[in-house]
Amino acid sequence: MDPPAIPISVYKPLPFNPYTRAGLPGMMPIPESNNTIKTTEIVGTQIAADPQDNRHPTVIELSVPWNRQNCSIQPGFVEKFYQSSRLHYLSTWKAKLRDITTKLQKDRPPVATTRVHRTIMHIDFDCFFASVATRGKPELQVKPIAVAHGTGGSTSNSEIASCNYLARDFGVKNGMQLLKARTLCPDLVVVPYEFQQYEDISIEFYKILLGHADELQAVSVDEALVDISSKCIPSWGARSNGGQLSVSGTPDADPSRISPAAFALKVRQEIFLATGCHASVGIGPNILLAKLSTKRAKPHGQYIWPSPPGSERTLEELQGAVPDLIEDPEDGPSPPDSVNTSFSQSYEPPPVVRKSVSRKEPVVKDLPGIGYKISQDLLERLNVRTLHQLQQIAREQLQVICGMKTGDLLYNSCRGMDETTLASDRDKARQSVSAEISWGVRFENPQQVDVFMRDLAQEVSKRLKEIDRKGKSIVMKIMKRKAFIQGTWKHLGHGPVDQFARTGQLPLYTDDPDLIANEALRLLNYFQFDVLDLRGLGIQVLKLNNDVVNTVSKSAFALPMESLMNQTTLTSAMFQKSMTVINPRPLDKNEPTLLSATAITQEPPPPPIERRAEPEKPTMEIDSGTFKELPKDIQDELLRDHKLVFINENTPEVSGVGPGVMTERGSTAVDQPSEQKHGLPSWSQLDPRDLMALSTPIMRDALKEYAELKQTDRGKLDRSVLQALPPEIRAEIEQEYTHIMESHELIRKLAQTGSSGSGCDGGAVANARFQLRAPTTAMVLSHEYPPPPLDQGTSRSKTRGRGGPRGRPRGSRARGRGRGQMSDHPERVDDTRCLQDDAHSSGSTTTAGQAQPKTRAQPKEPELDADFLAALPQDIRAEVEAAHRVELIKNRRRQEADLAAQKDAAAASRQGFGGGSALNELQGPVLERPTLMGKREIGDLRVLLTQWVQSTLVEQDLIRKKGDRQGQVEKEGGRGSVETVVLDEGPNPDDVQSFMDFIARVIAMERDLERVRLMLRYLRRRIEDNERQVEPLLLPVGQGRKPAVVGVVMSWRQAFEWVLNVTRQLVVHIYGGSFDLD
DNA sequence: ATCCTCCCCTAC
DNA sequence: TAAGGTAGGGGAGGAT
Ligand SMILES: Nc1ccn([C@H]2C[C@H](O)[C@@H](COP(=O)(O)OP(=O)(O)OP(=O)(O)O)O2)c(=O)n1
Ligand SMILES: [Mg+2]
Repeated sequence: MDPPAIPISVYKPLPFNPYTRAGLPGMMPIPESNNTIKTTEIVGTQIAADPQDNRHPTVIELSVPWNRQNCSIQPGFVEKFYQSSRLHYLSTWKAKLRDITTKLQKDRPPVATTRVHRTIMHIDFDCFFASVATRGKPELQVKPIAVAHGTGGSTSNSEIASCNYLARDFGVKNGMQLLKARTLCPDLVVVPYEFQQYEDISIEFYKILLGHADELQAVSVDEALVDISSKCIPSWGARSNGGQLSVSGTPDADPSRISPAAFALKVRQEIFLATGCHASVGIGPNILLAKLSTKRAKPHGQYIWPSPPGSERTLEELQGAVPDLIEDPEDGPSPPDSVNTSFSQSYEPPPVVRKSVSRKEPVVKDLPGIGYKISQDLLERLNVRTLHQLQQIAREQLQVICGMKTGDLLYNSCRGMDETTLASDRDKARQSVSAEISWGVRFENPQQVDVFMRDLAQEVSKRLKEIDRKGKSIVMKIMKRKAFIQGTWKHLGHGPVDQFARTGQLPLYTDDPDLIANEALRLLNYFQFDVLDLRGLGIQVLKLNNDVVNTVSKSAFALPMESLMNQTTLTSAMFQKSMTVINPRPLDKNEPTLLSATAITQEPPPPPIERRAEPEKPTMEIDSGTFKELPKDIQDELLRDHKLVFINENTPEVSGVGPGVMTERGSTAVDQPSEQKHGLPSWSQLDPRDLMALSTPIMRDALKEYAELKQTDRGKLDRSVLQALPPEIRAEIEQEYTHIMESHELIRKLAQTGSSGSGCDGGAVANARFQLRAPTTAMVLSHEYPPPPLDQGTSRSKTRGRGGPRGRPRGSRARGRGRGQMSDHPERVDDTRCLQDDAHSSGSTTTAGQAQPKTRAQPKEPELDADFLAALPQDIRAEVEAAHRVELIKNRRRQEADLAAQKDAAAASRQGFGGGSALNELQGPVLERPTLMGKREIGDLRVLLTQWVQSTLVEQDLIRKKGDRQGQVEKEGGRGSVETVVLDEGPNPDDVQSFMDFIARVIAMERDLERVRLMLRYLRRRIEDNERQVEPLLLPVGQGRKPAVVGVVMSWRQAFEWVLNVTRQLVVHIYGGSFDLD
């Protein structure tokens, strides 16, 4: 498909930049609008503000040398980026810590399972990066500081990773951009990252925690959840006090149990001594309350949740604010276990912690798992902002608005209830591995994209190898610049984008960078985006193999964590390099110390919140399922005007009562005919390629018709519509739709002229920017039959008594047109084919390049080896040649390849060749399922292979020369003892060829390399079986002098090598990746 | 009902 | 100058 036509209008000067709409009247710059909405923090460079400058914004950006230097077109960009990305480090550390702590705990039976009453500690460094920066620097500790890139000039607008609490008092926040922060806090001191330090300190942190844990869950580099049930005196026993219930209570109780407060203090102290950084601790009866406690403890403190989940006291705690004026009185109500203040004397806080100690009224967003979106939904639709308000809402109502689970989460969380266990993610293996970059992504041409994607694939491959796993499925993630939206955003950032993703299957479990890159490029190419519009690219690998080598459980009895710690397993396993010793600066004696009581103790119960009676609304009972079906605006209207009571009309239809009012089937049945009324096939039956074949205006109309059909409530396109669309069309629709939403008629018209608003640079140039598509595959069917697999003319077929399995595998060639016809070759045996010969060096010339070391795929100009080609069945050979001809092997569209393969296969089977290939009878686009002797079940194939290999063993009477152990054995006629020995005649080359045909089809059509690997491995084992049965000294020298003795034309080992090598080459040509058996 | 696939959302 | 990554929970819609 051609790139979108260039609109006529490009040939006239436009009064505005068609890419950005700069110069159009009445256009407000639209601020950054991606997922993490921080619109208030957008400060940045104006892009393409000059209405005279009609160049594409990317072209403008790349005309600045510094940008060229630092963006994705620069070699080595990927590596450089990852070295500097804090978020990347955060993710990496988290994954590693999870791995390690999971492994460390796997062998160990849980200290106590299914405990009813738990004690959970949440611990988190205060302003971690910032703390590390000020560690041992008292002069910095009294200033507001922030950790960010670009510490040099005052013009820097990088993001703040972490700022200390002094800075926070100015309103500065983590994640805020520097320019904004400086307006809030002009004296902000910006300090650089120290990634290595964060790592080292984290190790110390975890070592200490593991020494105190019944169970530990790594949350992040500076944060962990620790089950300390056995270490602490139970504090929230609902109705039981600890002593009574030893069964449901806490087994394995450490006799030295202490109060949670004392425990927290001890841990904090240890951590400070080891790291020089302060961590805050929250302790509660579940994860939720522990986390909420930490929030209250910060900075530099601890908080023990005072009451059980769901209790009246907890509900009040969750509502309460602490006004600024109320300094915590010493004699305020203490938590159940009051703080052991004697500990605190030896634990000295930094000179200044922060200025204020107030606590704002807790809001919905404070709950873990509730972020911007849900919080916003609740505000808009239920007018709920605070936890207090949330507590008034019925569970069903929350579920209707936020979904079942999220509704439950909200309902339970605002009451302090949470049953989540720490152990739960113990046994969960990683599900996916990905690498994605959406900063600095700017391209001018497809070649640069290619290089970048290969780097990304390399990165993913590296990460897979690190955890010793392989994947079978990949997702290509793309961010594409939203057209026509001008605005300001961070330097070289992605700006406003649409996101796209497409899934593809890898042909086998793999971590091969070439396979991954090729598939990813194919998926990317499918979108046909202008490379100038690319803003982010990512590769995710999933469906990871599960044969993870589980750590063997070492001993029957449990090793305590403490002793595991002594092995420094954590250190070495987590970070390859040896740990640098941390020397926390001892506190100066004369440093001011300030042990604020507020930091450690808590906290008066908040004044009872006044519950205003809501103005009376009419009550309405409504089934929650019904409510959910209503359009959003109707829902909101009901919510606004009525007091809704949700009921569950279970639609039980116990006795198959009459037609339900609104059964599911009913609604489907309504959908279906309504589509047929329009004379349109259903979406699921629609082939995107058919759509693409339509001329553009017709296509557009058809799509609109579909879109309107499936449009649900106002303002929202049905997801299934979009999902069913070919991506490039989808992009177009989404974009156009955006404009409809914006109600800008002019823009709308413009949008209809091209899919990405491109076309200003002139057609020829623009063309080069689109990734090329493979030409429609017209496969050449007229090819000579491939030459013999063995060297020219020396191989032969020979009918043998037991040669080949019953009904030996036979391709078309054996039936008359192939070499199999050549029955009268001289019976000559080539000694070089003996088993003991180095088949690699002297073997047949057909297998050129056999046993080469595994080579990287050559993406650019793969050589087409004539002999290799000759080994392939005709149709596959055609495919390989076609692919090579376009020199786009790495970018081939698999869809088309599949199509072509099927077409060819169909043609092939019609013509009566193809080694038993048969199209699956299933309808729709289905992959070719090749067969061997009519079999394709793996079990059947194994039987077949076994029979085949065993069938070439023959018994032979031989005379062994006495005393000649190593020498040759003469067959018959020699002097010495007569023995019956087993010989292996080796396979019939025709059969080998047939087998190769089959394998090639599995590779090229079924595209299942895992299957290939299984079969080849099985074959190899059978061959090894044979070798074990053959008289060890009897190497098949193949001196077939007598008619009775069969000359060995080709040994099994040679045949196998040959098949393997052809396979490898085929894989390189089709997938561009390597293939190994093991 | 329950699965799968394609998203969006959240957290650090 | 700047480095907006990444894994997993879960909802919506379709297939089974
Ligand atoms: N938007 C963010 C949030 C966090 N981080 C990094 C820097 C933080 O120091 C570290 C830990 O995150 P926290 O949420 O724990 O924040 P802090 O530790 O900085 O502050 P505190 O925990 O005291 O609130 O993660 C980041 O780079 N960008
Ligand atoms: Mg922290």
